[in-house]
Amino acid sequence: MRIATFNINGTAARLPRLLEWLATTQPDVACLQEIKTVSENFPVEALREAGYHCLVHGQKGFNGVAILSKEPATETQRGLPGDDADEQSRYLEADVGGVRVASIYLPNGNPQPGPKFDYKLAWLARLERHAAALFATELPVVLAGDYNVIPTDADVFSPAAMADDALMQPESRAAYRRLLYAGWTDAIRARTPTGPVYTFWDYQAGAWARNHGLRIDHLLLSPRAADRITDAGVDHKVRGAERASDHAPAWVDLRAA
DNA sequence: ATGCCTATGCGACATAGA
Repeated sequence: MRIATFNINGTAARLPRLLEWLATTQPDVACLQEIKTVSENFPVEALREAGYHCLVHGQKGFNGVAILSKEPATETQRGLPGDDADEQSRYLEADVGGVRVASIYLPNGNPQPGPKFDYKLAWLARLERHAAALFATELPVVLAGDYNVIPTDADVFSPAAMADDALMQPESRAAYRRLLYAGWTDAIRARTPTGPVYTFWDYQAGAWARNHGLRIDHLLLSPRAADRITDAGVDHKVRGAERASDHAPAWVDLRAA
């Protein structure tokens, strides 16, 4: 069973690339971020023809997450608990194939310091609380998405160039690290413990051509899911296509339960 | 020091991204 996460950076602009990637790699579940459209305008018909069911938590213009799946999925949570005033569409969760899967689009947090960074840290705190509740269920759980956190200096082309960025502030990293300490497994690092495994390359300054990348898209697995990892990786080639997203898909393969 | 690109929207620039 392959579970993937892909920040597509706009549905209207990216649908051809999304369909190509699905046809080529055939993930069983695809968690999408930055769909940048209201749910009503999400191309469920084109995706149905491609073999996928859709759960969509959209928003006009920005943000927005979705879960595509070959088998029908049962929604378990829409929006991250912990702040009823939070209107941003950044969290969607469902049961599919016996696994609890979340599609996460964590706030970027720039510029920092400031209100956007405060929102990011508050969102991370809410995620920690919700993750703890999921962990306690002892279900196989995969928290997949764009975390907008560079976990360590090994996950960025130049720590110095990004030193003041919200993605690698100590507070952002500490929150991510607490998830690992709590027992969640970073699937990419479980398979590739050292060296760069980037998932994002900026559109600017020739970042892709220079391999100036970041690792910010992650799959965090509960013990019951982590026990089943057979492989994990990044579909780098997707980033090199015409009119590509600035993110590449990341994925984990789980053996049958 | 700044912007480099890209996507979206009641578009003709502003905002957001990371």
